[in-house]
Amino acid sequence: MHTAEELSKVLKVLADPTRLTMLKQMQDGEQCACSFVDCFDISQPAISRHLKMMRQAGLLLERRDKQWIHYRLNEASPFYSIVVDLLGQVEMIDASCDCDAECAI
Amino acid sequence: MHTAEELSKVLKVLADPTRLTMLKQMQDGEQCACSFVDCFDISQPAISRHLKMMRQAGLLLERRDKQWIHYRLNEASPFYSIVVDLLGQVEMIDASCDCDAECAI
DNA sequence: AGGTTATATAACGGTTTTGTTATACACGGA
DNA sequence: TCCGTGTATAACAAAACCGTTATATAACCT
Repeated sequence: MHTAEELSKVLKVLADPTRLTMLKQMQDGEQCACSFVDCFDISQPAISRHLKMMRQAGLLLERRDKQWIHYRLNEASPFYSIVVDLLGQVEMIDASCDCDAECAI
Repeated sequence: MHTAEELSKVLKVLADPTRLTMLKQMQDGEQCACSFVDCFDISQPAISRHLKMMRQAGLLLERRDKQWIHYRLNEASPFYSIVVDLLGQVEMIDASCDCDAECAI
């Protein structure tokens, strides 16, 4: 149970097609930040800021491996079930564009 | 099932504490616009624009009765179940401030 | 018709969002 | 230590958001 203020803050984070798609991809497992840079037609700094916003909202966890940073959904977030429910309503367009095997932007 | 673009547009409409609270109140039944003006510490034009935004997103239906306009949730909206689910996560703060019996701003 | 009430629209301003480019930081390898 | 790769931050600009006040429109009532 959340206040309207709390929920609206999280919804603001979710209310972006790029971020929704990123989250959807993370449902398939951990994603390297560089894979997002590959996937979307926006700059690397833009991707970085989308990730930061979701991290600050408590929706993501990160794991550093050498120079790569891998992001995943934070299942302990109080909003995790809401995120999962919403992502269940999202259809994926371009299926896969991960570069996890060999990260090289 | 919706595209990320479609869903993000609706989430943008939902991502506001005033609008979330208005929607929550409409779950209790039709609400006269003037009751919202009573409830919130924002101007009447601001209320009017919030309502317009939700109407344009297909989330609301309106019914005119004399000079009063009553708004209610649009159960036929493709996003209705999402709205209901989200509202289920919202706790109401100030219980009731309706003026439906005698509308007089 | 004229006045009152309810709602909507117009015009404006401050803040937030979201992209960009340029630059800094972190890490690994020759 | 220097260079390349991956990621983050800074500074900026355009657009959207959300409030305000002023004004218009719609409906009711005498």
